[in-house]
This record gives sequence, structure tokens and C-alpha cells, in this order.
Amino acid sequence: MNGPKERKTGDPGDAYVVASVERAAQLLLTLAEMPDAGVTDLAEATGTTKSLTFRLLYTLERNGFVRKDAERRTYTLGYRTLVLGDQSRRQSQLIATAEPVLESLVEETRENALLFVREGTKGLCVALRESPQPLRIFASVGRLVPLYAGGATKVLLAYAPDEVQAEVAAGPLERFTPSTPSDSASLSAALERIRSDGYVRSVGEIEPDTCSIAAPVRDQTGGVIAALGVNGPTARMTDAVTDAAALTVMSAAAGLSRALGWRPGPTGMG
Amino acid sequence: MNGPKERKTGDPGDAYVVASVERAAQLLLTLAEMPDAGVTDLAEATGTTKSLTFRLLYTLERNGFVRKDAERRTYTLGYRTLVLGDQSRRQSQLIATAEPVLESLVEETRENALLFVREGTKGLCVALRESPQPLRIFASVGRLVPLYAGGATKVLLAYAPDEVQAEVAAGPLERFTPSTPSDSASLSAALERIRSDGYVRSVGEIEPDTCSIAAPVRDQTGGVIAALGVNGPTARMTDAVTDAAALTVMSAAAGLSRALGWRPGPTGMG
DNA sequence: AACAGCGTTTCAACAGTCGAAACCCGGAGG
DNA sequence: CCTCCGGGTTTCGACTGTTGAAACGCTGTT
Repeated sequence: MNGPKERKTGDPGDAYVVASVERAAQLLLTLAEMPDAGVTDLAEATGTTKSLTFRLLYTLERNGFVRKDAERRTYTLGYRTLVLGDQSRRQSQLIATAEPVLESLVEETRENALLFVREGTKGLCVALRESPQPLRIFASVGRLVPLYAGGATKVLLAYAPDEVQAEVAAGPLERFTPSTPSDSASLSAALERIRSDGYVRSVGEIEPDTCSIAAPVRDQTGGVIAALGVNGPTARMTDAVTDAAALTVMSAAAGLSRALGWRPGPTGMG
Repeated sequence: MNGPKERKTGDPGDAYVVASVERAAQLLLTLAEMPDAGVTDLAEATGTTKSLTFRLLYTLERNGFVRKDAERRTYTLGYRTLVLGDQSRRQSQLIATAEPVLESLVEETRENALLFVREGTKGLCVALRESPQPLRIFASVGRLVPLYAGGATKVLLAYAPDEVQAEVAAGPLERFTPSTPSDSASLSAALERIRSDGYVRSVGEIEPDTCSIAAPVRDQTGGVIAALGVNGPTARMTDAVTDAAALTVMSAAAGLSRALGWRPGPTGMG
């Protein structure tokens, strides 16, 4: 299909990748989004051949990363992925520390509480606690969102390295709703605003009728390593509510940062 | 280490395995047990070369399955593994259904509650809820235990296909404690006992001074797909306590089975 | 009875992978 | 200040494991 052979040119990126492993990784992620898919479907979804998909699945099954269904026609994630996830959660100071914070955020705001980290030019939801209310926004760990839209994601962008900000600003800004930021000038103003306010309120930038409030999470180096936020339907998120939520979220984010070893700097900003 | 090259002989097992993917899988599992390890350590631990390990890590990092530490000298599981684990948990009816059962088991018994599935000739802990008491057995999702020793594991063995039972009985029975079953005759008697009692009590077979009670979990086909159990220090697990716990565990296992679609057969056993 | 669609198997050619060894770099020791 | 040491990174070419295509058999459908 593609031929990324430019080893010596600008991006030495894939000089060391083991293609089969990368394909297997993609296959796993695809399978996570298409439970109970068959070989053919997965082959199509990942853009490879049936044979390869079959062999990758075979290999992954052997290692417990994938499970064949009883009637042997469909595949699902295997129990070993649970193990990885669990160990990962235990080992990650960020996630382990954030979990109780998410819980108390939900208690206080009664809305979904989420934690995002940056992965390249996307934000990845790595932890989440759902609102107890029946009307709530569907969210899931693993959700990938472009950095230029949404609350937590824009926070991540606001504090991301310049290269990343440039890359995002340069790239096309796909529009999900009429409110999605679509020009880099207003985006960069929004980012500046986030840095001075210390939080963000984003309304309907990804999905209409949803609103999110988010604030940065820092580690001992002072760098922003995650964004903590809540989201809910605009119907409930009146100005008064979001103003209160902003304080709650900021204080939760500061608490989390402190638990991660961050100490407020002398000038409050770098 | 080994050289499984017998493609055409008895076991056509690894005819389809993609070696690099298998190695990557092993690497991930190794990393789960050796957080913050470096390239050299991991290479040694997985029995491969530095170059290969480096490239696998590079590839996995690219896909978010591993993360390099700030100073770029150590590796950890990445956030994408969280995603897989989370999706896997949501998608697995067994795990999703078992979680509340584990919770109520802990409430009732005040001991660790665990769920095991069989993976080859080992039992794998796939879900767990810890005892609220300070003195408790250390347990973790991902723990692999041979089927011939321990509570939940022996339950799995008791209902495993004949080939598996034969393989385990044939293989060497490594002794972890003086109580570890060590001859296949008494093991097979113990399994028979489990099948007629519908539960098992295992004392100190893996670790001294620990005791576990477990019972089988069935799905709609009537097959045993998991074992549910509790474990705790023998100091607390007196006969009276374990007798009560046996009933609690059996009823929890039956409830879980029912939730999974199992219906008690006319004769109660097949 | 023929078909369609799926997962599985085979095969040979070739691209990709891999081990070995050189390389770089930071820190410890002389 | 230089050397050494032990990590991680990079290079290289031979070889082998990997791959796409196409055939196969099975199951459920028309």
C-alpha cells in the first residue's frame, strides 16, 4: 500500500520498527474497537490480507492476548490484556493517584470525570469515572481526540512543546461541530487564555450539546503531564454551574499535581 | 533457549506463529513484571539480544504500548495497555459480571476474592478484590499458578478437558510447600472429590499458612469457564469459618453462573 | 444441489528481520 | 584531564522468517 522507505531523509522514524509487531499492535487496537470480529473483517479493517491477520491472531491467541470464541468464528481481546492493563495501572503513579481524585470529582460535580494524556497530536483518555446521572455523555478509556478541540485536549495543547503546537496549528483542523476551532489564530488565542486562566471551558467543540471543564496536571518537574476534567450535557452546565465546576476541577487538578510531587513555583508560572 | 522447529512432526503448533510478534508479546509480559527496566535487563530477561529488544521496544513505544522514562533510560508499560485492559474488561461478559460478585464476596467473607480462568496448564488470575483486613494474602491480576496446586486452580483442573488433566498429571509436579500435591494418584482423587462436592478447600498448597475456598463458574453451555474463590491466612480460616465460606462461595459461583446464562441441568451433573 | 462466504492451509519468493559488532555518550575512577 | 566502563543506539549484510496469492474445506444459505 504505502512505501515509507525514506530512511535517510528527514524522519528517521521507522528505521527501527519491526513491521509485524506494529501490525500486531494495530490489530489489537482494532480488535479493542471491534469485539467479536472475524478474520476477514479484521483484515479489512487493518488493511492487510486475510492470511496475515489470521497468523497474527494465531500468534496473539497463543500468548493470551486474544481469545477465540467458542464456535471459533470470532475473536476478542484475551485475558492477558487485562493483566497488562492492571499492571500498568498499578505501576503508573499518575493513574493510581488520579483514580481517587476522579471519584471525588464525580461526587462533587455529579458529571463524568476524565483524565487525558497527550499522545503525539492527539489526546488519549486514560482514566474515567462516570456520572451517576442517567443523562450523561458516553465516554470510554482509549478515546482519542485531536488536541485542537475539546476541553482537556486543549489544555494539553496549551502546555505542549512548541513543535507539537506548531504541528497541530499547521495541520488541517477538521470540523466536528460548528463550534470546533477552525483557524489557528483563534486557537492560539484560546491556548493563551488557558495558560493565564489555569483552566478551560469548552462547549460543544466535539459533540454538540456537551460541555467540558478541564485543568492541567503537573508532576515534580513542573511540566504538564495530563489534563483533568469533567464533562456533561450543556442542559445542566449553566454558567453558574460551570463557574463552580471550574474551581472544583482546578483544585482537584492542583491536589493531584501536589500528590505527584509538584510544588507551586515562586512566581506561579514559568 | 529452546528450538521448536518441529513443523511437520506431531505438534503443528507453531506453524503459523509470527516470531517477532510472539517475542514482542513476551517482552510486554516481562515488562509488566519488571517495571522501569532498561534495554539490557529486558534483553537478558527475555533471552534475546539487545538490538532486538531495542527494536521491539521502539516499535511498541511508537504504538503507545510502552513508555520511555523521562531520562530515557528505562521503559514502562504505556497507556495503550490501559486502553486494552479497559476495553477487554468491558467486553468480557465474565469479568464484567464477576466484578460485583467479587465485591459482595469480600463484604461477606472479609477475605480476598479472586477469579481464575485456565490458560493451558496454568490458572490465570483475571479479577480480584482485596480483603479490607490489614493481614491479607498478596494477590494480583496476572498471577499464573500451575493447575495442580491451590484452590481455584484445582477446580479448573477438575473440570478441564481430559487432555489437560492428563498433561498435568504426566508433567512433573513441582513442590512449593510440603502440602503441594505431588503424586498424580492423590491429585486425581482430589479432583474427583471436587466434582462431587462442588467446591474445594485448599490449605497451604502454594504458600504456607494460606487457605483458599473455590467453586466452579459455568456458562450457558454448562462448561466450567472459571473458578471463583476466596483466600486468606489459615490463622483466620478455622473449620467453622471455611465451612461457612464454602457455602458463600458456592452460592456466589452459582449466582455468577446463572448470570452468565447457565441453567441447572435436570440431573445436576453431566 | 449449487452456491457463497468464511476460516484455514499451502507455497515459493522476497523483503524484512536479526545477531554481531561498532559506536556514542555520560559517569566513575585514575 | 584522560581512560575506562556500561548503558543505549546504530550499522551492516546474510539469511530466514514472513508474506500475498491462491487453493481448500467447511457451514449455512439460496
